[in-house]
Amino acid sequence: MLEPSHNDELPVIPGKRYFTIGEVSELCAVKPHVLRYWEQEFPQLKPVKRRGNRRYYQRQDVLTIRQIRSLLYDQGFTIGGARLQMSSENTPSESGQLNQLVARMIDDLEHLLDLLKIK
Amino acid sequence: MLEPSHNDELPVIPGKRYFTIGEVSELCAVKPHVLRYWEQEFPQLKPVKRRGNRRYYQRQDVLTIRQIRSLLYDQGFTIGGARLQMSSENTPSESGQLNQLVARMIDDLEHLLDLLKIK
DNA sequence: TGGGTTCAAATCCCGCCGTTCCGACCATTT
DNA sequence: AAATGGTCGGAACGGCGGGATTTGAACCCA
Repeated sequence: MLEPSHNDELPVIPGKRYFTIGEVSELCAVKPHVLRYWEQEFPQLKPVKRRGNRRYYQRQDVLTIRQIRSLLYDQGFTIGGARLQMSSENTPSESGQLNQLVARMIDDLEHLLDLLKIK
Repeated sequence: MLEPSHNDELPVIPGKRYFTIGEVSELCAVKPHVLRYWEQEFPQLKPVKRRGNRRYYQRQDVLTIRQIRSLLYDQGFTIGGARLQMSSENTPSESGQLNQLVARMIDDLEHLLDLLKIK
């Protein structure tokens, strides 16, 4: 019956750069083997691979996974539908108001980031 | 693989009041037994029934079915997800996607704020 | 060096979403 | 009214999408 497994209540993502599959699994409440499976299904999910083909996920990957998770477990998309959503997601317009707001926030944050880096 | 079966190209709905299940089946490109099945899954789908429990669909029902069809076959929802969409359709605000994203951004930012304060 | 983690790939499995079958009923044509 | 064809509900059946499990080896950190 599609039980909204509240994506909101997932832990805060620690402030580090790389995460192992086990860590991501906990951060997103998704089993490692499912993460590997999703990797086949969603082209945008491409963790860096290093020594011995191990996956190293970055913050952005974690966010991507949480979003996929939300589409599948909360909103009730099939994998195909979720893929559609993910790929058509960055089409601009599409509710211009909010998009503009978000865009401006991002600009502001990047400016802040610059300031912080200088220090 | 989610084959966009173009809902657009369905026939125009004739200007009459009632339709049999067979007619609706053609108008929506959905087999009769599937229509009966969907009736169990979507509470808003309730054609009038008369002598011998025969279904008589009205224009509104046909539109509803086309919408369900689109959610399932074009947009890639599961039945549960489609039901969710159908029922939450008229709740204003709640553009779930963006709202969740913003909520998550706020979480992250607050966490960052904590880190900065400590320093 | 030993226990935990990860890997790719094969195989297994459950439940969603229909599909098929059924005898009975109904509607329309001749 | 007989014939033809659509419709009825219910139960049994089925494919396959979406994981889950298993395997055996490689790797990592202590």
